[in-house]
Amino acid sequence: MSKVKKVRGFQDIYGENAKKYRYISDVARKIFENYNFEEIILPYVEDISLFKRSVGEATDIVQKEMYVFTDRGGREIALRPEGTASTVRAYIEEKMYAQSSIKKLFYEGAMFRYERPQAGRYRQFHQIGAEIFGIYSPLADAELIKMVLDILNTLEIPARLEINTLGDFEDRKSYIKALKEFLEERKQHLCETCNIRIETNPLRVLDCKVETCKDITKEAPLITNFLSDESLERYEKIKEYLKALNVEFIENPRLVRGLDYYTHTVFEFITDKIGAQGTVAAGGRYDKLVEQLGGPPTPALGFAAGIERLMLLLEKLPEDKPLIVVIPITEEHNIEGILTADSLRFNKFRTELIMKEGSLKSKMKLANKLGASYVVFVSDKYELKDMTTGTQEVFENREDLIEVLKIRL
RNA sequence: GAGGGCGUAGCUCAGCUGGUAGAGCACAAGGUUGUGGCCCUUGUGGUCGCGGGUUCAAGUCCCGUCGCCCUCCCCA
Repeated sequence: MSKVKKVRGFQDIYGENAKKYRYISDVARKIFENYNFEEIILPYVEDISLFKRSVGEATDIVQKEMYVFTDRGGREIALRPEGTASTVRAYIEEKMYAQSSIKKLFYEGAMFRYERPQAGRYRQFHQIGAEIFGIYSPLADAELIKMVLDILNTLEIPARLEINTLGDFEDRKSYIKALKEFLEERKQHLCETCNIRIETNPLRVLDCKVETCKDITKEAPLITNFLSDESLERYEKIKEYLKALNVEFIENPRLVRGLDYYTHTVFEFITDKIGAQGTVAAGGRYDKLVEQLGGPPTPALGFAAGIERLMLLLEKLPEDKPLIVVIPITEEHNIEGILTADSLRFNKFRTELIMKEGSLKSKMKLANKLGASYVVFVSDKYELKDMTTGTQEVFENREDLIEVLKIRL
């Protein structure tokens, strides 16, 4: 019988990796709470039209990366490829705009994209993300970016911040028009995909990695020249706030992001340490999306970070709580052993009771293997052995043993 | 969607020009009577990814197939 294996692009996260995952998640949560965000737990499936209307019909995500299926009721369902669309949908559907003028939400969980897996890329991957609804002020942009930076800093993961602005919808429209014209004229020198992009997603050409395309787009018109005074001012303010917060950033006028819904600010935190998948967290503003999906006009912005990519970069993990291993010397001391383990746990010590058969030596080997800080030998007395020094002390009753451990640990 | 690498013990791998498998680590037991980490001894463990072909004989050659990893595209 052949072994059952996990599906391509999916992974079991266990052991050290599970610790990293949990740690990243915990750090992010604490920081979200500091910034007064509330959690939203979203469904993993949505009506497929949600992503077509938000992420964009022409994007790679929608065109070739979505897990789509028809359920038994004949509905067209998609496993969510990202979190913003669902959050916006929930914001509208649950009428959160009626609760207060602003709403700050965070989420965590699996996303699904059908791509060729490689380092830092999986078909099921996990993101933490946050969205702010109802604030147009550039303060929100600066605060969101600072929040992401707080997370990265706490995790001690260095990444450079790149920012850009795409202007509002009008700015963007006229810029795209000019850009299209520029690209049309140089069509024959652009790569194949960029030729398609001219129609589907002209901004993306700016981000192309092909050398000849890069050379051409060096000359391309810049968004900056198409920004309204207001958009420009917004952008300047954000930079001012970031500077005040001591946040270092690089302006990258080519940074456009792949999703359709962005307006004004876009940003990415990038590292060079994990190859091509260097973007570790990214986000931006999407002031028209809520309206587009049927809600009231609501300015909004958000970001998402890839947990797996953060895991690749995470070097430090907080130390585990010290482990106490309880060894009943012989079978006659099993009851005393389990009671000892029980009261140690009651006192919040991380405790392992050795239950295997065999020589005391083999049990000690196991205790050592498990990483015991202390071993308690249970017989007609209690012997506490410090595993780093090898010293041992004797106690007549459990209470004394526990009192001493409370002081030590 | 395009390209490259790899599949031999639980893990990391060795196995030259074909002669039916090996190391290190890990695991188990032991090195005296109730005590780990180092060292020593012994032991468990392999359909050599799968299927077919060539051959007296294939882990080793040929074909196919599956799987994994990586790069590009794109994205977190």
